[in-house]
Order: sequence, then structure tokens, then C-alpha cells
Amino acid sequence: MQAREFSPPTSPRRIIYPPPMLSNSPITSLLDSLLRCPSSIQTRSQAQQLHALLLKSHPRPSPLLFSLYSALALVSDALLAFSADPSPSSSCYAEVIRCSTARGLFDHSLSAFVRMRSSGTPLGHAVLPSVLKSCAAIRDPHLGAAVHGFLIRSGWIADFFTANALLNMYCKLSRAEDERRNSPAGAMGRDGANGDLTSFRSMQVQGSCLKSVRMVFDEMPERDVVSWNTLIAGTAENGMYLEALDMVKGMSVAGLKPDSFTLSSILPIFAEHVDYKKGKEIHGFAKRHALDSDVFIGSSLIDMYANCTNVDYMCRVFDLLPNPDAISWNSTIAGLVQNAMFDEGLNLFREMLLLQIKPMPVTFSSIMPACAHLTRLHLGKQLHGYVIRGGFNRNVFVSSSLVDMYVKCGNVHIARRVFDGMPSPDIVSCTAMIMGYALHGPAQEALSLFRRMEMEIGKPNHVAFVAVLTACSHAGLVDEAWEYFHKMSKNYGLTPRLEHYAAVADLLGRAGKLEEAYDFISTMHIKPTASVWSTLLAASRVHKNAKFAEKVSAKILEIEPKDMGSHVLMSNIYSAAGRWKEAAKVRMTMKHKGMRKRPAYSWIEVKNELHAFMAHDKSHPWYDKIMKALEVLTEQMTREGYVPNTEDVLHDVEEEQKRHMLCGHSERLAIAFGIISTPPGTTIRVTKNLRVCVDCHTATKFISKIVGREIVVRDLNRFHHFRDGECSCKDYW
DNA sequence: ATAGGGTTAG
Repeated sequence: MQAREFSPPTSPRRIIYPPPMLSNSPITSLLDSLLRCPSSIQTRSQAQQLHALLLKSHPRPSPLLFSLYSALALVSDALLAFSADPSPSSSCYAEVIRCSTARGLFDHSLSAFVRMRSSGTPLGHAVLPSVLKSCAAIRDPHLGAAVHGFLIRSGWIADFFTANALLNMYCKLSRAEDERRNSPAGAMGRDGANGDLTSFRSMQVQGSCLKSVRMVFDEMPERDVVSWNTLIAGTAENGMYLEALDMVKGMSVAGLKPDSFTLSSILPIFAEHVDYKKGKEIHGFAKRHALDSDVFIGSSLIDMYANCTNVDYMCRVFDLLPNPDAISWNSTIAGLVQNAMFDEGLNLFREMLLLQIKPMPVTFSSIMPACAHLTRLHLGKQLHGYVIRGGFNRNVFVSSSLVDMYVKCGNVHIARRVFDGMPSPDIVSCTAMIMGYALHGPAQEALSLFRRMEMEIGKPNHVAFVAVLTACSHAGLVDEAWEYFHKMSKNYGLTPRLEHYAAVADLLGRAGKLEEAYDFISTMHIKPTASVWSTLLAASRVHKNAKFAEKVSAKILEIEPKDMGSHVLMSNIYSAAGRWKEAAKVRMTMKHKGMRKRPAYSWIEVKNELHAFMAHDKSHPWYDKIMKALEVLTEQMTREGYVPNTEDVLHDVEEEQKRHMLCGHSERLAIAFGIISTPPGTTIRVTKNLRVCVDCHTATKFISKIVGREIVVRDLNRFHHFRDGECSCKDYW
């Protein structure tokens, strides 16, 4: 086998090298023909026998041997043979560099290249694109620049494939540069979690690698579709959306038609900017050019429609994809879950498993939030088992979603165990854990984890501050909250957002500092929304200050005349004060404005199934048994000293009737069902879509003591752990 | 031989 000489277009340097030794024995041609037919060799030992024969008959390993080893995924054998060879031929080098890069062994690829250069072996074709890809993969800008210099000196830069690979390398390096600049705050979220950095970035000088991309592109004497697509993808990935779109135009002007690569790199732009109209236009373009059956475009379209909340279109794209792959399935599952269609997401996930499509780490991080939202602890545990068996728990996305799932399903200890098992926790997983402590009560744990995050993990972002402020708020830590609130702008350059103001206002309100909270909101640097004001409404109810509530309510209705929470809470406050006429008036207003109260419901997972209850809803098959159990329980509770607290009952009815109404509250039905359908001692976990009412809170404390069980109730705002007549919230919620 | 799609915390 003769090494094929391939001269670069202009070669300023001539390298003298010894000619390869040739052997024309019949055995060699037999071996070569065997090597050319890799399907005839299927085991490692066959490959090694062949290798041995080859060594005896042939002075140098054939490059085909390396291809064979690579095809059998035996790269270590290939590398061994390569290192044993005192002077590999040019094509052996090429083959080793190519296989190593293709198999992700970038260091091996690059060291082979270095050895090749120092031995003076001439470069075969197809070597440099692999070398450039390896430089990009190991994110080494210095090595990349050195290879760039070599390309210029040797003239290889004039080769299309090489120049395009160089472009791509600078795009990848530029993204690495960008990530380094933002670290250790972590990667940028699509929702603009690091908004301040985004605006900051547009002001500062772009990284040198992005400049190199432009430079290489501009200096290319000719550009093909790949050059344009690489430039466009790199520009879009670096967040320069308008420029990327302009380049698509530039490409057309240059006489090149956008293809499936072009479309799949610009579609994420419309997804991110929630530009449904433009995204749909691209969809139309894809259809007209028969590109809509491409899985890459399909997955991008699915993601774009999901982000634009058009679930119908998203499903249609998925259904019409002729050959959806695992990523198309993932995008659709993620799209459903992100649009709060949790059951549909879980069903599609099951369908995927039934069709034997192998789930990937992303599949789990996409589906886990569905378990978290639905409080499906048992299902989540099953998936956790799958994750462990598949070795997916090394993935930070998967582990973070697991931490969050256990937190939301009420098991903060297992969440912590998963968190502690993470080899390198990041801001997101830390925040999930801090939020877990915030929701469950142990504020000191939240604060100490936050301190650890600052020291060991990285710069906290907006979400992390929301979590720590929520922890302070739920525990009534006023001084600490102020400290963190000031710290975020002073130490980290983060401008407080609505949710941070809301957390502080909520805290001040809970602590009874109503006027201080009012002034705080009034002097915010951004215009307060109805939801910020309504934190004070809840506070004025807890502190029974109807006058203050009226003042706040007026503020809210100024902004949102149809704000549901404000109406309901005002009605509650009037009812509690016995001002039935005013309460009725609020309800009349709601009717006039065409508002309907969101129905309260609670649910519980028993034997891997969800059971949902609405107040006074008799549709559950066990309804009679549940009522019977509640009767017995109420009797015991009364004996223990339970006095119904009827102030949350909205209606102007007799006391006796009110008590009956309290008994029918959805969470009480769910708790009673949990007691009679699970073995004694089992923890009961109930989720409610609204806040727990005062009476149910008291009743649940009694029930936990009577039945000797821990009862975990997740409401709209936080968790309540009832045990032995006490609640973890210490009646402060 | 070079280019493309999906995920976690509020």
C-alpha cells in the first residue's frame, strides 16, 4: 500500500521523507482484501490475529487496520499499534487522527498530529479538519491559533474543508470564551436568568475568537454553503440574533440557498424570542422546500412552537415527522411538560419506552418536573431507579431535576442525599436545594447552603436570591433578608427584580410591619405589579387589618381591575370580620366582571395513582367511606379539644352549616382518603392548588396526633409537615 | 474529511 501523496494547493515547504517500504507478497494482498471487508471480521481476537499476520508480512501497519479497529470500536488497539510503529506512514497518521477524533479521543488525535509534524511526515488530505475539530473540542485557543498559523504558512488554508473546519473551530472557541466570561455563574438560561450579563455583553467588546471567525470568513476567496452555515450558527449561538438573520440574507445575495442546516440554526432564535409569526414563516419556507421532514428542523420547530405555547402545532409537527428520533421525542415531551401538560408528557414518555426508544439524560430532566408538579413521589422514585441503572445520575441536569422532584414531593432529606451525591453541584442544583429548605422550613440550612454556594460553587444569580429571600421570608428572618437584598446589588451587581421586592414585601408583611412594607413597595425603582401588592393583602388578613387591606386592594384594582386574588381575599377579610354585606358586594362585583373563583382541589398519590378531590365532591368511589372516617375523626378531635374556626368560610350561613362546610374541604377529603387507603404509619402527602385554610391547618394538626402519622401538605406557597399535633411552619404562613 | 436539533432551579 502506497501512501497517497496529496499536495496542498500551494506548498511553500517541501518535506523530504523516506518512501514507504512496499511488499507485494500474495499474503499482503489477501490481508488487504480482508481488511477492506470489515464486516467479515467481527471480534477483537479476529482483528488481533489479522494484526499479527500483518505485522509478520508487512513492515508497517496498513491504515486500513486502523479503520478496522475503529469500526470495531477498538481504538485502544489502534493506538497501541500506532505507538509501536516506529515510523507510521502518512495515511496511518491520517487514519489514527481521524479515528481518534471521531471517537472523541481528542488528546490522542492531537498528540498524533504533533508526532506527525515533528517526524516530518507529509500531511495527507482529511487530516486537518479532524485536527481542527479536536482543537475546538478541547477548547484550547492557543493550540487553535498555532494550527491557524500553520495553515497560513503551509497554504492549507486555501482548502475548502480545512478553512470551514477552522471557521467552526473559532465558533466553538468563541462560545467557550463566552462561557468562561460568565462563569462561575453557570450557563445562560434561555429565559434570560442572567439578563444583566446579556445587556452587559452587548456593550463590551466581542471576544477575540468571534473576531477570528469573521476574519477567516472574510478572507476566504470563495465560500460555500457550509462556510455560510457555520458562520450563521456561530453568530446565532453567540447571541447575536440580528446579525445572524442578516447573514441569511447575505447568503441569498451570494447566490446560495438556505438549507436544512441554515434553518435549524436560526429557528432557536425565534424560539428564544417567542416570535411565533416569524417561526411560522420559517416553517412555511421549510414546507415549500420539502425540508419539513428533516428531523433536525422538526425538533427545532417542535421546540419553537413549544416555547410559543402553541402545543397543538407542536404536536402536529411531531405527528407528521416521518422518522422522529430520540431528540424529537424529547423535545415534544419537554414541550408538553413546559406547557404544564404533565399527564400528556408522562403518557408520551411511556409511549416512548414502549416503542423501545432509549431514553437519554435529557429525557429524564425533561420529564422529572412533571413528577415534581404533580407530587408523584412514587413515580419519581421509579424514574430515579431507572436513572441510576442507566448511569444518568452523573448528569447535572438530571440530578438537579431529581433534587427538585424530591423537594416538591415533600422529601427534603432524600433531596439532600441526591444533592450530596453529586460530583460537582452547580448553581441550579444548589438553588433547587435552597428553595427546598425555604419551602419546607429549615431556614438556617438554606442560609448555610447559600454561603457554601458563594464560597465553593459560584456567583449566585437572580433565582438563587429568590430562593434565599424566600427562605428568610418563610422563617421571618427580617434582618437577614435585608442583608441579602442589599448584597445582591452591592456584591454581585444584580438589579433586584419584582420577585425580590415581592419576597421582601411579603416578609415585612408577615412580620406585621405593614406600613413599612407599603412604603417599600411604593418606593420601588420599578413599577409594582398587582402580584407584589397582593403579598400585602395576605399579610393584612393574617394580621386582621381590614382597613389596610382596603388600601392595598385599591392599589391592586388600579392595576388589575379583574385581579382574582384581591377579590377573593377581600371577600375573606370581610367575612372574617363578619361584614357579610360587604363580602357579598365583592362577590357580586366578581360576578359582574365575569370572574369565577378558581375551584379548590387537593390530590394524593396512592399506589401509583392520583386521586383528586374537590370540596363536597361526591364522585370518588370511596366517598361514603371517606365521610364516615371524617366523622369518626371529628369526634376524636373534638374530644381532644378541637374547636372549628369558621372565619375562612365565605358564606353568611349558620354556624352549624359552616362546620359542615369545613369538613368537606378538599384537603380534608384527601387526607381522610390517605388514612383509610394506606397502611398505618405511612406518611400522607397531600397537595392543594391554593393556600391551606386556617381551620384545615388546625384540624390536620389534631389528625396527625390522633392517627400517629406524619402528614405533609404542599399548598400554593410552601410545605406543612404535621407531626404529633405540631406543624413545621409553626403557624406562620 | 468540514456545518445543524433537545434538558434542570423562581
